[in-house]
Amino acid sequence: MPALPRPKHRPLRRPPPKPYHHGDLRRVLVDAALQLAERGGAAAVSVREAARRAGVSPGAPFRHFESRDALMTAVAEEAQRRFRAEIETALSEVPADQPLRRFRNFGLAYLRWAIRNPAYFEIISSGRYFDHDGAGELSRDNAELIAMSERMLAEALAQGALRTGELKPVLIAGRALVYGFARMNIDGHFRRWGVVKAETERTAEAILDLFIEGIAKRPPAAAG
Amino acid sequence: MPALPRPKHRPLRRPPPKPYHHGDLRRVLVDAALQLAERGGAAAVSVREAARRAGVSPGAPFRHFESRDALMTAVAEEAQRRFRAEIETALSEVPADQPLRRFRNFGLAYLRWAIRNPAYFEIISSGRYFDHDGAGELSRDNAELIAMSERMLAEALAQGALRTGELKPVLIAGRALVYGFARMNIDGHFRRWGVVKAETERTAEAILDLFIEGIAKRPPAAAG
DNA sequence: TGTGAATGTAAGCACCGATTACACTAATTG
DNA sequence: CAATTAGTGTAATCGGTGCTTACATTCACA
Repeated sequence: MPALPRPKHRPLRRPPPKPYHHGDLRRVLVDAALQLAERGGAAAVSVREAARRAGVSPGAPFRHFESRDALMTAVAEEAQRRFRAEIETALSEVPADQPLRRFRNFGLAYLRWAIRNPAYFEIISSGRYFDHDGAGELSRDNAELIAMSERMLAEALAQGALRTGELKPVLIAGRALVYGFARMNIDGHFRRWGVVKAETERTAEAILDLFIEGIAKRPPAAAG
Repeated sequence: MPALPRPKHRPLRRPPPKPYHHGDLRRVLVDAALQLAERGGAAAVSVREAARRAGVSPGAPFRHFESRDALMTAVAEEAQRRFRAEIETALSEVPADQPLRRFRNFGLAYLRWAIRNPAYFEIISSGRYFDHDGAGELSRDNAELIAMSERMLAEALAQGALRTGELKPVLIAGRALVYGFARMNIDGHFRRWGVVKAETERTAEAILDLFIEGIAKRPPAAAG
């Protein structure tokens, strides 16, 4: 049965149930947007629904985000922050003089994060929210991560650990491999033969190792 | 493209400026949807705009497609048809007893087609239009293409041309690599350092060769 | 204490997907 | 050759969306 309409008189000396000012609307909207993305993909995020969940009028979000894209950009920034933190934690576990092992940890952290945070990853990777006004930081941060991976492989090459002289194809192939796997996971290419997350992560590790074995110099034992 | 000024199927004396029946609305709608996708990505496709371009009322398309997704599925089917034709042409150029060369041609045709038909590829790959009612054929066709690539690599393995015993990681890595590159192209990861299509295709070829070299058995000269 | 900036609401715009009732045409059939 | 019927278009309408404008309320600070 429907709840009886409450008396309109404000409760005496009690904090009004709905203060005019929300207090932390921006934060709540970003969180709501993420929740919506987790449920139905980035395309299912709507400003109005986020406002609804925040218990606020449909126009209110536009005080904090000039457009839906701006909201999504904020989500992407939050995602990028967490992503980068995860990557740096993973890299801190390997000494700097082992570039190939660092590269492996980098890739593994990338894949794991993408698998465990598909909504975040979708929003980051779609690339739609990098070209807007406030997204300069996002692009720069992303470029830094790429540059880090480039440095690792350059060092590995300098140490003679790679079997190729040309670095550029290796870099792009590495990015494509890892990005492709993460996106296949998001785009439902694995749903068909129902994969659990743990198994997906093991597969991710396997293809990463395959790639590294492919670009690394073979153990000299075989070379006589 | 040459605009269709008027439908030709009413060869009566004076074709009225707007015959009540369009004649080939379904086809025109699919074409319009593709055009829209080419302009602003798959998300920019709207049934109403397609109807507008077909010179027809907003409700008309729903006589041919029960939903927007159904329209997109039709586009995906058309895309899949063309994609598969291209692949099979490419495969017909290599004899069946050279599985690794066939695999290379497969990958190359895949990448080239994805680069030259980004809108089609986005719609196919998004995976959103595979689970609907009429999409059984689409899924099946796609599964067949995957099975083909699997057979090629299995043959290569049987011939002793691969350096790994485990096929599954190689298969997934190959798919991820190629899919990842194609999607990076679509998602704008290459736009930043402005790449021409021809250059993109050369890069695609390079990473494909890198991958094949990585999984293939090294020439025994080095192992002696 | 007063005043402007910040941040909410209310109302309304255009566009969208989708449905329904109705109009017109083409094809089948008696 | 009519007459019916199935197919395909229009018109009007609904609820949802992004976004804007005008107005209301509250906060922060001079």
